[in-house]
Amino acid sequence: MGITSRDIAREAGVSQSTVSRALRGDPRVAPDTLARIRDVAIRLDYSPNLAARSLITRRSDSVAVMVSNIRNPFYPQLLDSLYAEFTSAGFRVVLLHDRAESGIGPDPDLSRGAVDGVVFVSADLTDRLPAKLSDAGLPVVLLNRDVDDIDVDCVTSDNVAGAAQAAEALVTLGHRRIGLISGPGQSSTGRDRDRGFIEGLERAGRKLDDRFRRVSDYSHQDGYQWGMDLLGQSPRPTAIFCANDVVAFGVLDAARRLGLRVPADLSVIGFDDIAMAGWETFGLTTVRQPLDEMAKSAARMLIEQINEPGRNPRRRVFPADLVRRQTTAPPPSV
Amino acid sequence: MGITSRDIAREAGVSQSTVSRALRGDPRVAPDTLARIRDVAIRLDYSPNLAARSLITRRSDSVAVMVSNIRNPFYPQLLDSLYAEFTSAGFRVVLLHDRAESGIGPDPDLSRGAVDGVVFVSADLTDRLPAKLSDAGLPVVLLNRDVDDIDVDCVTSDNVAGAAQAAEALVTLGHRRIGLISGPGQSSTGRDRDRGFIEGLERAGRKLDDRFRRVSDYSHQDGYQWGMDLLGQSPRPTAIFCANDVVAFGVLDAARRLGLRVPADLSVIGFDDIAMAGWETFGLTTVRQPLDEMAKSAARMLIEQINEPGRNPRRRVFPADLVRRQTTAPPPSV
DNA sequence: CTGAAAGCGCTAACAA
DNA sequence: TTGTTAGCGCTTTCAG
Repeated sequence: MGITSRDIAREAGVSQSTVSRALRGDPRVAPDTLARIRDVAIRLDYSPNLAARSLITRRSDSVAVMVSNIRNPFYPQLLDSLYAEFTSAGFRVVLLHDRAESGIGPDPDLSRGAVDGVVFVSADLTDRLPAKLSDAGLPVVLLNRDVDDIDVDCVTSDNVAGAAQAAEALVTLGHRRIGLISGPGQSSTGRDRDRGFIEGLERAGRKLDDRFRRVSDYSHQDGYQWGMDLLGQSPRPTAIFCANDVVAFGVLDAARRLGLRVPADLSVIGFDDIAMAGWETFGLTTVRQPLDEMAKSAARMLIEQINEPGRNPRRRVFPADLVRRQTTAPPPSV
Repeated sequence: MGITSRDIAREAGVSQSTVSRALRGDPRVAPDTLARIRDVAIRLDYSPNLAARSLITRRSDSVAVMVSNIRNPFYPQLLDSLYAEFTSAGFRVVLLHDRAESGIGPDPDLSRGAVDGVVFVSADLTDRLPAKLSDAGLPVVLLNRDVDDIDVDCVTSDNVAGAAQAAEALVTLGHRRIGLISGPGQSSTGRDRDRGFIEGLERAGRKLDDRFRRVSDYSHQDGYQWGMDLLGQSPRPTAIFCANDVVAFGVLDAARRLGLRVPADLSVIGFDDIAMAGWETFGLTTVRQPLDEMAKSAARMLIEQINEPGRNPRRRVFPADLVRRQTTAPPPSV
């Protein structure tokens, strides 16, 4: 199987190394030699064996993107932007789910030159893998998460400020029984959004009632379940802040299930502003993260690390702002 | 950078090839030799260089999954199932968008041993790439698409029968002004669902009115746009069949925008039954494809092709059945 | 500007 | 059961 550079060399009447040079665009190849080699290469449908190349260059020209659950609509959007950026820089993208991490020892997919770098989009703060890989010299970027105690590149938005805006908006509308469905405690976004929301509430002279507080795993199912739970209480909250949009969709579903009107009976705010949040059916008021920019920024950071090993870790924080749509209103007058 | 099998060999006092054998689980390595080697390997955090291995084995242990637009919620679900199946069989998954195909010549990511096989989940019938790759000896599987004139493995559902069920259901409910928003004409699913729907209508003694017919690219935006268009006519259709769920969501959005109640004023049926279709907010009546099974089947087919080159192409068709939810009802009595 | 030669780290005959 | 040897196909000095 397979045409090699040797075949091209023989056919073009040059040495194998000249073929290699020519096809890599080395400037010191004579124009007509180049032309001849290129012709033969095209005619024989040749392209270089990547394993052989990467064995010698110590580059795989591919990067890994680690997500926790691709079915969660939050990730595909990020993944798409990452993909676009990496592809246009000549990198292949390998998909990784972090369930795989459960094993001991380094992930085989990440070790020994399988990829030139990794973007982590998963959320677990307790996860030591990024630090381990980074220490081992592999370029690593954390996207949408932040970890204080390790020195790697991070791209986030201002989760604390964004969540605080949500709190203020709710208080300003007149809500007093306000619910909170947090993200996982091991995630930096979950933690920061919690803090921001509670601080925002307190700044407005309100305190969060513990009976109105639940913790989700960022899934639609958890949003639905805790939404049903919260809204089944009496008195029930008149507003719920959800640590991400998908959970907010779950709460919206619960409200609909219970026959509550949004926003007349219940206000809901999400976080992220994924594309679906803007769909007419949801019209979700949410805190917008500039996801595409964040992804592009993360990709570029990784590429820079790859091309310039030993850079100092950088941290990039984007603004996060409330966008008002149709799921927020003053509380019912009762 | 990097510990090699040589280092392990020296440390363990054996030859390099014994290390290779031991770590690959070759049975003819003495138990204590094996133990010693394994100890050293773990201590030195060794794992084999994949490029070197694949240079010689002619295997990359990775497969590509080609999708057209990962932001479309249809794909992540399939991708997740494919991923699970491939990963548990020891394959890495490389993500590919078919925008990249635009270039001339074989996709560099697919050529020369970069991957051991490809699953195409994109939909374009006019695309010659699968045939070209397959002819070149690369294992290829088509998922959710079918092409008559090329000989590769296909996994689909019975799109014709499924769409016919949708037509019959609508007619049985009493609808007479029925709209159709098709998928792209170059996609096999678009073509088959069209045919099935029209045949189903005819079998029930109805004919599709061309004024109620639009063609989408399977996106939410097209669904919204054509939904607005169709529903802006007078008289307007009382039911719309959409060639996939995402388009149906767009139509639902359009209906809501126009103040129409679903299903009282308008019935909507989708196709696929992606997870979101079952969310309370949508409650979409749709034709269910067993997506997870289809994906697993496709992955297994590809793996079999990889392990057993030169198999005869197979074609696997799953049933597709209507699932009734909240978006269908008899037409308004006016 | 081009060719010869070395060798990346591994697997896989082939011997012993 | 283990070691020796020969490459896989490429990139990269080093000569010329």
